[in-house]
Amino acid sequence: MQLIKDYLKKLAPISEEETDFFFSMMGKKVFKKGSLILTAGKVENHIYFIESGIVRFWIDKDEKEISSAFVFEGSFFSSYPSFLTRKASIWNIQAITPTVLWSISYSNLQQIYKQISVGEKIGRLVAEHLAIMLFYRETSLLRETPEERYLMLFSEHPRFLQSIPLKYLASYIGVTPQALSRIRKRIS
Amino acid sequence: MQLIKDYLKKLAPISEEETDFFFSMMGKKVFKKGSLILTAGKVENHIYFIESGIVRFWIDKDEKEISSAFVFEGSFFSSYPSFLTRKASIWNIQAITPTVLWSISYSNLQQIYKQISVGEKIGRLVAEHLAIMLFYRETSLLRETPEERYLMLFSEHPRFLQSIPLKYLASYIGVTPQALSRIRKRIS
DNA sequence: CGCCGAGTTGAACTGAATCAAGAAACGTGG
DNA sequence: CCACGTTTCTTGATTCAGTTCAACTCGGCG
Repeated sequence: MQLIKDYLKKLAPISEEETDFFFSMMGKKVFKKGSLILTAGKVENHIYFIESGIVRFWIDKDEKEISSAFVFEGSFFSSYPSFLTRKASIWNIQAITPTVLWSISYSNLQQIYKQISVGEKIGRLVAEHLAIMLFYRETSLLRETPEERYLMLFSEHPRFLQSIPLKYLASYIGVTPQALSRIRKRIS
Repeated sequence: MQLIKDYLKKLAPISEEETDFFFSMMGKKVFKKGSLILTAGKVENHIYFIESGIVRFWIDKDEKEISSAFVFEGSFFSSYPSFLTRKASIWNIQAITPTVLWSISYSNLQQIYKQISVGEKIGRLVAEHLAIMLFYRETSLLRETPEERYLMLFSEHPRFLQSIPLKYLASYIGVTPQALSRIRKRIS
């Protein structure tokens, strides 16, 4: 819980009571390695905060899976478009390590927006932060080659490379596992 | 101004006085075809609403330009990451037709957040909407081929194809102008 | 009328996809 | 704790879409 407290405090000044109310709206969930948190086709009804573990987003393409994001402890995540629009998610979400999450349901989040004065602001800041990350992701996909993206990950998020299997990383940077294996060889 | 009013009302209930205050924080700006709205390296100090015209975002790659977005009348835009973080923009922004904008400065937006009770909510909804669009953009870049992206534009945003030169569209879908020319030929 | 940028077309090249097979790592049950 | 089987990773050969460099056409505008 301390992680969440720190996260919120970084975003906006928030009182003890408000924090308590926030926590009262959350529930703990534990997932085994490999288990599904959300299946594509279902409506996302939660926003999650990762206490520990790693979460993978992916989307189907023909017979294959394309990983679109990995999220680590200390961050919020959700199948955001589904959560916000209340429509079926096109993304699947999975715990790729043993994972502990704190969830907030859609209706509880609306409660938070109503009851806590800085609620809306926190929501805004989280959405803004997400949008910024997605802008950079788009730029990376448009401007860099797969090899450059791999090197970027290598230098900026070495954690990714250690803790995520190559087969998932490959589609994240936009190539097949075979191609990523060759890129790795080329580099070393 | 009616366009903006409609836009705001769609997002959240907003009173006449609040709308008036909102408008008092905005200033009108007119740009000629081809003129720059923001140069990469500068800090974005405004959010803009397009009354009329088309705006292009692009980013440099080596000697070339990569177009990352086109925005039409009736929408807000900004070099968002720069605007929010107060750091230099990596995107350039340009009017590709004669364009009329309504701008809100960073400090005026903070005023709006302070003074209008639904201000934060509107800010949140705009950011959420943007994030959703960027999620789909990422998915398109990861999952579709350039040809599929072109066909999508063709069916979903025919406006793009009519009003935007091929040389800009090409980098938006992720290929060279030559390749896009061949894709077009292949299709017809 | 001539120029210039946008778009088209051609030819050679290249990085990644695909198909296929072998090597290494992993976890699962005995 | 080892042995087996499955999954992941690697490597090879072929194919293909897109890049690059280059030349040519078209249309608008001074």
